[in-house]
Amino acid sequence: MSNPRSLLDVVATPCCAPLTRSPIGETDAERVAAMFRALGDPVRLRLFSNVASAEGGEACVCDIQDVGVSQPTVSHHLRKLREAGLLESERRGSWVYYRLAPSALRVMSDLLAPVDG
Amino acid sequence: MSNPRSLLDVVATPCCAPLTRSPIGETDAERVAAMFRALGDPVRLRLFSNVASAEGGEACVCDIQDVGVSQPTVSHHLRKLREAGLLESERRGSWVYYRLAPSALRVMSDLLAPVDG
DNA sequence: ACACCGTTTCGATGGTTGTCGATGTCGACA
DNA sequence: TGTCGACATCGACAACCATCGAAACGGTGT
Repeated sequence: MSNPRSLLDVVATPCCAPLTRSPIGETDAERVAAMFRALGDPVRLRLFSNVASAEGGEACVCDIQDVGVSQPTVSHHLRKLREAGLLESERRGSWVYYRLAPSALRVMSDLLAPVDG
Repeated sequence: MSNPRSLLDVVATPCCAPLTRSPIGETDAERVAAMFRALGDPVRLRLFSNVASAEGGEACVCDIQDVGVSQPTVSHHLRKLREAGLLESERRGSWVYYRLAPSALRVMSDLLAPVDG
């Protein structure tokens, strides 16, 4: 625990009260929308879920790229997920491993928290 | 009140295990991605938040349409949010009132539930 | 019936995005 | 050093989408 606050964390933690609490501001909306938009494509959603459900919390591209599109397209989508702050990647040897950005899930889940709790 | 399980509810409730649990299937991914995509536009996100945070759980279009785009565009985005199963609308007198679809928030929040709980 | 107010639909347009094949980069291994 | 395999980037194309103005629609009140 307590990695000293990575860049990805900063990117993924921008926000704000739950959407149900108070109207989201114009600038926050831009940033949060980008995160949701990243999950708004079926291929990206499957890639994200493949990584999120992988044993050990990470997977190399070769293990998750079987989603019905070409290899460059997979790479393109993984980049989008990285840029949205949802995934991190690291090269080890010949392979590139992807894992969830630490706070990504919590941030989005909190934004969508139902009204009462 | 208490509409007896609307079509919107059916659309919004289908799914599936958290994304972190097991890889989401191809058809589920299509449907879930559509929900996230609906929130993936800044204007829509603000409209959604405006409705979600409104007192009494609902608001008429005239109360939430101040998001910097023309009125037909507002209507266009509200339709997208309706079609995604996130909002419901009802006409009363001259005005149309929007409110959250009952299970929309819980469904999405559950999908994004962090790994341990 | 009529005029008014607010919502929805329509058609056009410019920008964004998903997809691919070809090519480039980086590490491993011989 | 040269080759191979794993990913990333590039350039191009087609499909999609947000946006607008204009026009049609649907209730309300006079």
